Amino acid sequence: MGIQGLTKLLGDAAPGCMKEQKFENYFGRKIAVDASMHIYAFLVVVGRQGDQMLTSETGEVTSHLQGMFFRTVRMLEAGMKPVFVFEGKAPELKREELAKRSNRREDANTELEAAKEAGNAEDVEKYSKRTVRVTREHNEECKRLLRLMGVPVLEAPSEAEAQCAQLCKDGLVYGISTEDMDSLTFGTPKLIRHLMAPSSQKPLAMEFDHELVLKELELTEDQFIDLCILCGCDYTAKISGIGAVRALSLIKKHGSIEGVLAALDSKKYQIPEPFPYQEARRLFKEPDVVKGDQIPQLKWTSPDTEGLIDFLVKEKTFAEDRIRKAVERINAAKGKASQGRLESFFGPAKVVSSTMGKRKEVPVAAKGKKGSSGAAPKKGKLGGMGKKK
DNA sequence: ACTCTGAGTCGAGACGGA
DNA sequence: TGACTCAGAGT
DNA sequence: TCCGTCC
Repeated sequence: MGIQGLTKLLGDAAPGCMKEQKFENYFGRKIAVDASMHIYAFLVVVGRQGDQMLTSETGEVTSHLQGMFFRTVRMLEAGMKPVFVFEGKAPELKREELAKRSNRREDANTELEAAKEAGNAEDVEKYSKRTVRVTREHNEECKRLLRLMGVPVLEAPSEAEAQCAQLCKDGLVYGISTEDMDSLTFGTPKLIRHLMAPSSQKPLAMEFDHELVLKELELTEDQFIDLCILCGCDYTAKISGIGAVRALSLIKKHGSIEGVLAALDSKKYQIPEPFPYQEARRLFKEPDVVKGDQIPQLKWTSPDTEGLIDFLVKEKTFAEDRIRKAVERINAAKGKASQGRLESFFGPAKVVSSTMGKRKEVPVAAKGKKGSSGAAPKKGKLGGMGKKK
């Protein structure tokens, strides 16, 4: 669920923390990705006709592999270095939320049966999407696929978004690509939305900068976490009648959830019972993650062509020439990527180095005030090099 | 006037040939 | 499952 | 760019 209303709040109250970015600007950059979210989306949408999905000869679903394979190829081709982070065990506080989702799936299942019975194709489509669940097998198959592609895979002890944020804090990735705003609550220095939207479509990638979020909202990090909890997060119920706007002004006025609760008119606003906001705060502030030198080294290697053929073609009945062509694209991109890094090394100082340690990667272009947008700044261009081969 | 809610809707991938 | 809209009610 | 297909 993320943080309710946070995107809109930031757009209104902290527009300077968001910056549009072109797809090409991620050339050469390391990007952390929550794998489970992607797998889920692929299962919902890839190759779906009614309640049918893509399957191998033996009837096993392959939608997640189709989606994951070609998306990863796209990322590599764009010169990105993705690291996929897999979800671990959910924290206790999230169990209730997860149970709700599970119940909703149950309901969708019965609706689905009814729709099939009635022969209502539209409803079959609708409800079958809601029954989608990412299984251990989906996850394992995607890990196997990614390893064959030469892309690093990381197992999070708990929340994937928290682990992604930690990678970014440790300087191991430039940013994290997600649609889930609670990564910001976990403190990722940089969050990238709509990274995968094709350039033909309108929405450019949008970067959120954590430091600027705090600066523009004039909050400390602790206060920002409290704000997110009040807005509504996965870990606690929210106070009915308090949305993002009121939450912000309350936190500003009273400094913390404790202060807000002490000052709230309990006749107007009902505090949920229980309201484990302290535990939620702890989960955001000190989530269960692997950090620092405990993190295994992230390595991007050449794809294992024959391994991919064995897996995707022999086991999962993918078309061999499609796979081979895609692998070639990856290899071509690898060549360009190393050349690109070299050029950026000698090139104009504008170009960002993605090595760890340094922060403050992007020169925050002109403090854009109100809405604006008016085309991305587009500074030093990279990737314009020609020839090669 | 502003804010929040709840019900409704929609669309969510990527490729490649026409 | 979110994001966006629109109604309506509360502050 | 649209639209059928990927498995």
